[in-house]
Amino acid sequence: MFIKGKKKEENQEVWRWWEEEKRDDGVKWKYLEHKGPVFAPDYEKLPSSVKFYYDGQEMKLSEKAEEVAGFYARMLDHDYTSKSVFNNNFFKDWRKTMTSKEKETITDLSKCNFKYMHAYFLEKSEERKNMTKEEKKKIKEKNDEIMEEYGYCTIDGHKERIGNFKIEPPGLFRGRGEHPKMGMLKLRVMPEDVIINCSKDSNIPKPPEGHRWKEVRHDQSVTWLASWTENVQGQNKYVMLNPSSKLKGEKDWQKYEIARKLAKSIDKIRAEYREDWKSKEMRIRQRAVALYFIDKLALRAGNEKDEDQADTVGCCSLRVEHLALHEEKDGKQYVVVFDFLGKDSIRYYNEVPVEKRVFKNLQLFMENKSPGDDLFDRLNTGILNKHLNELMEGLTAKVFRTFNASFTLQAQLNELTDPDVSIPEKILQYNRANRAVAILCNHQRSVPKTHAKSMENLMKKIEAKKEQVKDAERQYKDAKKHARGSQKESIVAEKKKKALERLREQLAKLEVQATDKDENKEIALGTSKLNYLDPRISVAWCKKNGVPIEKIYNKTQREKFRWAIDMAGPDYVF
DNA sequence: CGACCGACTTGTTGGTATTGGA
DNA sequence: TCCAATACCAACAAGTCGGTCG
Repeated sequence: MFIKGKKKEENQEVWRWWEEEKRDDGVKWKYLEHKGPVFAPDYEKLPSSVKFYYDGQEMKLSEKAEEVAGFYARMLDHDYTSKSVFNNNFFKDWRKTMTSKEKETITDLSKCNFKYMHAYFLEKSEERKNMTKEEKKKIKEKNDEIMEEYGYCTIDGHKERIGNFKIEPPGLFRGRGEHPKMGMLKLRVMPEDVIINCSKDSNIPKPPEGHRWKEVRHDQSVTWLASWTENVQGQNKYVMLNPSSKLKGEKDWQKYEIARKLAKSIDKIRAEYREDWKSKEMRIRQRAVALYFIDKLALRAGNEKDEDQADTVGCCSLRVEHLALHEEKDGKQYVVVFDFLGKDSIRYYNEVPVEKRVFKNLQLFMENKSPGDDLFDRLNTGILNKHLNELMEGLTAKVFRTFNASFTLQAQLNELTDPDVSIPEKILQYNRANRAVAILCNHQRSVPKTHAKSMENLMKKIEAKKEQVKDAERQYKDAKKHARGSQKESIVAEKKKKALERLREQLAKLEVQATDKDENKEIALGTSKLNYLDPRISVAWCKKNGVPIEKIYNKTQREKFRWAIDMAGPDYVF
């Protein structure tokens, strides 16, 4: 894991850490130095012209109460403010910030008039939009300065980007789905809340003037530079390195190597869990069926969740109410219909024909149970992962998702890529392969609001282009007629021909674009590309097919996958 | 065990920068 | 050159998984 010998000069040599000797002793770094996190800007009081009314009466809020009211006012035209859970949580926490006098007066959220505050914030954001170029440039320069100062750290002799060096500002908690804590106040984080992690012999970051850190520690077994506990869920938040860093890149690489290892033993593992469907022991049958779902459907493991979080499930936490069994459905036998909310409360709906044995097992698991009971009552993620680790070192439930995603991409690329087509068409083929993975992983998105309209615009453009092509064809034909014998006219004809070709290319490109857009309207490709697809597959595909890597990965992604871009040749296979 | 928690990855959202066509 | 659509990226929520403790 560490560089052998002396430091290398950053500017003169690329840091090809994937060629360095590795060590795995639980120590994540030897030397770490940074400037500490950047805190949210202090609260700026509203101008006195921005009024707040309670029950028709103008009221001057204390600074604290005003700040929190502002968080709500900003969200006035958001769906959240129409939810009673959100409103109740907000109101309860808001009242905690009020003076005793305010508390006495303000007892009903519905009597609060935030409209003027809301209008003020809108106005502010409008102002920001209408700033002159110079003003915008100035702000950007300021941000760049902060970035330069606080956005990097030194780790084992190298300067690396930090991912999130800014502490989260205060605001209202926005949970996803039906989160019981939505609307609660996220408190302002102070230096006194923050733990710093760095080398003992480094320049220890200085807390802001007049403050001190909660703690400074020197723990080499973790990768974070700073941490604090967020008050709404009581969870730890961390300042960590950017994905382009060695630390993250190496971990990512490792992840894909484990997935490749699974590829080698997958046949054996599948044979084994199929055998386990017949086991005498209920817990083993449940484990085997759950594993089958994880493997075949790329379900997440499904840890148990607390009451005070949104009710979502994964494989191990599926309940009887989340699936329906059909001996026969739409001409298919033994169909299981899954319908549940997964991570981020995204709906998973799938009708899957399964082996008879699985079907019979499911009937058994569901016997004498209520809809709210666990499907796999003898199983949890701990048990499952322990078993998986016995099958293969490093194997856990999520490795199946990585493996199946990368495997599918490789297979789809092999199947879909036509070496004889243009680059835009090849990119379409790549996107189709990517899309197959996104569907497998259930990476959905809602159809963008502008989709229908922008599709319509595109079709219009295509029609117009078709006309132009026809026109150019006519012109070329004419020019060809006149061209006989005449040198000058031949040149004209040649030009017309070129123009026609260009137009045809443009048309083809538009048509490709239209297909791609429509096929993609309700599927998000980004998540799988970033987290599940071995980048070496894509890199190899680009190299083999003469597609520039920039067409597949943008700048950030290229930085994150630098290791793969360097490592993989055209013949790499997953 | 099982509850809890620390550390890290995976996921969506939404604001901002960039692009490309009128 | 302007404006809307799109691409990008930061922010931060929500998972996974291993370890510890009673």
